[in-house]
Amino acid sequence: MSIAQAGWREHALETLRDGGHRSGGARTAVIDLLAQQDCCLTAQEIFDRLRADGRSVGIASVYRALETLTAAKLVQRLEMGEGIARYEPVHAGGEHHHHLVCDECGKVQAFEDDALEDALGRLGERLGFEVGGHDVVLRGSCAECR
Amino acid sequence: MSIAQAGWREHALETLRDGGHRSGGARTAVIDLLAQQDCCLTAQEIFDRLRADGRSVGIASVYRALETLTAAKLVQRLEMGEGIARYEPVHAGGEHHHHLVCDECGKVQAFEDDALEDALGRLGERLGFEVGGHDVVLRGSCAECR
DNA sequence: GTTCCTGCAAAATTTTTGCATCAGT
DNA sequence: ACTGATGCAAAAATTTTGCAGGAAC
Repeated sequence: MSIAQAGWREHALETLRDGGHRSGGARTAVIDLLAQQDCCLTAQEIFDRLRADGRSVGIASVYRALETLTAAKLVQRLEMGEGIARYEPVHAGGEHHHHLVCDECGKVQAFEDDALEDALGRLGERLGFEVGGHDVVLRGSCAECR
Repeated sequence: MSIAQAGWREHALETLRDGGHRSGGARTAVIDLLAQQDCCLTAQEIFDRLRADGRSVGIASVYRALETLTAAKLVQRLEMGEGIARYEPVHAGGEHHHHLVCDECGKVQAFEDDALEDALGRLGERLGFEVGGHDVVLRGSCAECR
C-alpha cells in the first residue's frame, strides 16, 4: 500500500468523524478495503471481498457507506457503460486518473494525462459553470483484444 | 430539425438495412424520435414519448432498438451518475459534444470544445489502446443553482 | 440513554429474456 | 414461407428503503 493510500484511509476516517458520523464496523471495513485499491471496485465486489474476509456485512451497508463517502467527496462514483457503478478513493492534492474500458473484454485500466487536465481546467473557466469534478472514459480495444 | 439531424435518420436507416436488419415499426419510431433530439434521452423517456404519440411500442423493443443502434455506433450510450442510461444520436463527421451535469438540480447541458478534442486525440496515440470513442462529463453547479 | 449504524429482508428501479405472434423480405 | 422484429409478461440485476436490534458516543 502506498503512503498516499494509507493517508487516504486516515483522512477519510477523520473527515467522517469531523462530520458527526460515528465509527461503525461496516463503513470502516469499506474504507479499509478501498484504501488498498489502485483502481475502482463495484459495490458487489466490495461486498464479496468483505464477506470473503469473514465480515458479516450487509450489502445495504456497503451501499450506504459508499453513499456517505461519495457525498463527502472522499470517493468518486464512476459509471462506464455497463449499467453498474464503480467507486474509487479520491486522493487529496488533485492527483487523479481516468479510465480506459475495453469494449470487448470489459477490462478497465487507469491512465493520467497532463494535457487533458489542462484542457479540462481551461474549459471550466470558459463555460459559465462551476466545475466540481470531471470524468473521462475512453472506449476501444485493449492490447490483448486487438 | 437541422439538416444534419435529418441526415442522421436516413443514415441510420440505411446502415441498419445494409447490416441485414429489417425495417420494423418500433425501431423506426425510436430512430425518428432520436433524430429530433438535440441531446440525450433515457429509455423511459423514449418509451413515454412514443406512447404519448399513440404508438403501442413495448419498452423491451425500445431497449432492443437502442442496443442495436449502439452496437452499430449510430447511438451513444451515456451514464451520468444517476444509474440510468441516456442515449443520443452519433452524427457523422466526428461532430459531437460532451455534457455538464448539475449536481444540485440534475440538469444536463451539452458543450463542445476543440482543445479538449485535441487533447483526447493525442492521448489516444500516446496510449497503447485503440480508442473508438470517449465520454467526458463535467459535474458542478449550473448558473441557476449557483 | 439517546441516536446513529448495521444486517436482513422486502421493495423499487432499470434492464434483459422467453415466447407467441406479426410483419418484412 | 422463412426469419427477424415486436409486444406483453416474467425474470434478472442493481440499488434503495423499512425495521428491529446493537453499538458508539
